[in-house]
Formats: sequence, C-alpha cells, structure tokens
Amino acid sequence: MNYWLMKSEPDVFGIDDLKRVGVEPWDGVRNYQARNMMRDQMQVGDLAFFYHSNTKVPGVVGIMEIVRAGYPDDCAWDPEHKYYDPKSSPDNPRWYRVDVAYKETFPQVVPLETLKSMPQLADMALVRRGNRLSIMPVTADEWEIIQQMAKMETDHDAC
DNA sequence: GCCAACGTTGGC
DNA sequence: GCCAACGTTGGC
Repeated sequence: MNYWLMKSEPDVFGIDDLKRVGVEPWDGVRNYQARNMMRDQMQVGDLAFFYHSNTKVPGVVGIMEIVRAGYPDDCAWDPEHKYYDPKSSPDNPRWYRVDVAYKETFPQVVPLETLKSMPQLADMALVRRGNRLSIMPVTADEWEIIQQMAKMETDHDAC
C-alpha cells in the first residue's frame, strides 16, 4: 500500500466538498509527473493526504482513500470542458485520473509552515522551494509523523 | 536540440 | 495582487 499527498484549492474543491459528495474523480491534473503516478502507481486502498493550496493557511487538512486506480480523464476530450486538451483522445488518452473517497477531516489544519519546520520532513517535495507538483508520494514515516501532528494540534488546542 | 517567451502554480 | 519558480511551447 502506498501513501500520497494531493493538492487542491479549497475555493475550487476542498475537503468539505469531498465530504459532501463522498467520492470524486480527481480530474484536471495536467502535469506528466503527477499523471504518471496516478496512471502507474496509485492503487485501490492507497491513502492520501488532502492538501489545501492557494489559501490563507495552506496545509494538510484530512485523509482520503483511492477507490479507483488510474483511468483516462475524459474531461480532456470535451471541447466544452475547461480541462479540454485537443491532444488527448479516447484512442490515445494523454491524461489520467483516479477516484478518491472521503475518509476524515483533521480537527485542525497541519499548516505548511509547521511541516517546513520539521527536519524529518525536509525530503518531502512539498516543503522544497518552488515545488509545484500537485500529487506526490509520501513515505510511511512521513505519513505517521504528519498524522501524529494532526493529533498533537488537537491536544494543544485542548490545553 | 536549444532557448526565449509564455502560462501556471502557489506561497506570501 | 505580486512575483519567483517551474513546465511547456514553438521558432529556429
């Protein structure tokens, strides 16, 4: 089983939206590295952190589960769609997506700022300067650390 | 195959 | 809203 981190702008689609709909195709990814991970590596049962980007406090806000492995993103074939890409076709799909299911929302955001301050997380693409990858792998250790921080934030709040 | 121009991401 | 960093495109 693999762990992942997936970014989305809460103004467009946030974790509250995912909670409401339950399951959602993660479409519109137009980056080859991210596509390769969805197409080749993501498997049903994998878990992913939901990350809010481009917002007041960017950070990890919850957990979701991959419930359908990579399959062609047919948004790319619809000329009316905002994710339309004329270079993708049913015969030769250029872009892929996965389906994700809501699992949980953390009581508090684990802010990017906090993640950056953790030496154990220094290798994550997320905290590296100028990184723009919207989907990235997370190691089991990193997964554990971030999950514990989500709990710690709660404990701290209770004091 | 180089690289300048352009568009996008995303923190701040 | 600004802008640095990065990926992609297209002329040559």
